[in-house]
Amino acid sequence: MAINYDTTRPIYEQIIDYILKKLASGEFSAGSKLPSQREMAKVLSVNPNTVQRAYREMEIKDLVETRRGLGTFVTESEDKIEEIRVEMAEELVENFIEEARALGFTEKEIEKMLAEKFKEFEGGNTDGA
Amino acid sequence: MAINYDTTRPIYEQIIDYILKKLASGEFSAGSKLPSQREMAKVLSVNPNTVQRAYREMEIKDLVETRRGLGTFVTESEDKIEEIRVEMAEELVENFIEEARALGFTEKEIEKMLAEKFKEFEGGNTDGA
Amino acid sequence: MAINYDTTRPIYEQIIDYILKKLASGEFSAGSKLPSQREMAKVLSVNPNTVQRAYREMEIKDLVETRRGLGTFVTESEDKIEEIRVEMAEELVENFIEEARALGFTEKEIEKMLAEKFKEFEGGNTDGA
Amino acid sequence: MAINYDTTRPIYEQIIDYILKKLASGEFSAGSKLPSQREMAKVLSVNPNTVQRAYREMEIKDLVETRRGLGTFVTESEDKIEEIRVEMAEELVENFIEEARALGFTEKEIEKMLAEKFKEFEGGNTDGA
DNA sequence: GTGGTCTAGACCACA
DNA sequence: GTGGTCTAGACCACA
Repeated sequence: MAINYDTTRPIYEQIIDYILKKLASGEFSAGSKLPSQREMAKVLSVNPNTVQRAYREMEIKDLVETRRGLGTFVTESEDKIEEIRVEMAEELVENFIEEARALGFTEKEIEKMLAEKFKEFEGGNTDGA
Repeated sequence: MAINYDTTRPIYEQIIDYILKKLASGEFSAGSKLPSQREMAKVLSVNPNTVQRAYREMEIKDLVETRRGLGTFVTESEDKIEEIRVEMAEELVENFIEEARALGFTEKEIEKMLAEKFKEFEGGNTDGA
Repeated sequence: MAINYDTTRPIYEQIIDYILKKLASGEFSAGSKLPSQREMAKVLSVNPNTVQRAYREMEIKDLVETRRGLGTFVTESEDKIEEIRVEMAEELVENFIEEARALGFTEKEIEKMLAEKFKEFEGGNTDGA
Repeated sequence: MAINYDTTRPIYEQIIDYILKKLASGEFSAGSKLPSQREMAKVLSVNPNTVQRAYREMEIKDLVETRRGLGTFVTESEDKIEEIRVEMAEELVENFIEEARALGFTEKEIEKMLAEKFKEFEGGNTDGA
């Protein structure tokens, strides 16, 4: 479950992204406890100090709260989490459009490709009517 | 103009991706000459042997043709290039859908976000009517 | 057990020929393990990278299969091996005819020489009835 | 027209083979003048001394005769040349049988392959009746 | 131990 | 100058 680190961005930023994804997807829910810094460091094969830096940055933005002796907890604010989720979605969509355009596709074509891919997935859908 | 290498995939594969993007986008057009192995190596700050490996793999797949003493050239086949472009688009769309779903968005929401983002871009469009 | 390299063809191609002969003759049988790259390099007194190149070219042609950490194995396909054997035989016969003709021999004479040589061998045969 | 030298045999021996082939094939006919040592050295890209050694060895076997100031000449004896031709043919046939057997073919199969190949060649024959 | 990747650098063949 | 081959040797991933 290691991060595929790239060499152009600080690792602690990549760790933040990694955690934000889990917040946005609901894997880490509001108010729940994050893995300890040491545990996270072990899982990601990085130095605990690097994890601490990531946790601290997130605390500054009120995304998590650390309670000495207890651990680090996801914010109780559902709004805050929803905010992150929307931000990440925006970024995702922007990147997608940018890359699709770089490949020379028009808006129409992009929408068409997306619709087709959805249909494909529906065919092989495993989760419901 | 360096590649932002990640550490989980061979550099020569990342170089191939880098070049395929340029093929698909038309930056490297059918029949045109690629930068020489040495030049590409300098630009990307990698060893010429690593570039050669990338070029050779692409040659095996008939994407480029090397002519000793002359250089390495993009295939003349527009079809081959279109094929790459479509493949890359498919992969792009699949990844996008996968990540959007990981963030908990439904098909409807994804399409809506996309449509909104397009509108935004149209407002700031620099090449439109 | 060194290869008698000639200077006009890449060593890795000569290594491939060397191995193909052993495949065709059954010395390396279907599914069996080839000597490791390092061992083969030592035996042939070449660099391991050169052996690897030979092995990789053979893998691309589905003649061998490499399993990381385990070694390189001859294809399981008897058909594939038979195919090689036939190809090599064809080439052998063609070269023989070509050289015999270069010496000014006719088809009749060639066949006669062959028949005589077989008789000779039969006389000194060690495994015959 | 360079020789594809291998590294396991003296170059002068390889030059002798090269010349014997031309004798046997009639390209160098009985009594005719061989290229001068200097010319041969230039053609083969070797040192003239190496050519001289080859010529000398052939002279010892009465295959050629050197006449000071005139050059080196092929023996006048047709018998001698025929003898070489037969020797080379024997060696050729023996090598062929040996290699075919190494590929696992029986006498019957070898003769069959040869016959088939002759038929093939007849089809595409350019000098036939 | 096995194969995989990469660097550094030499020398060659072709133009 | 361009690609092709090869050596030497490092370090990694998998078993």
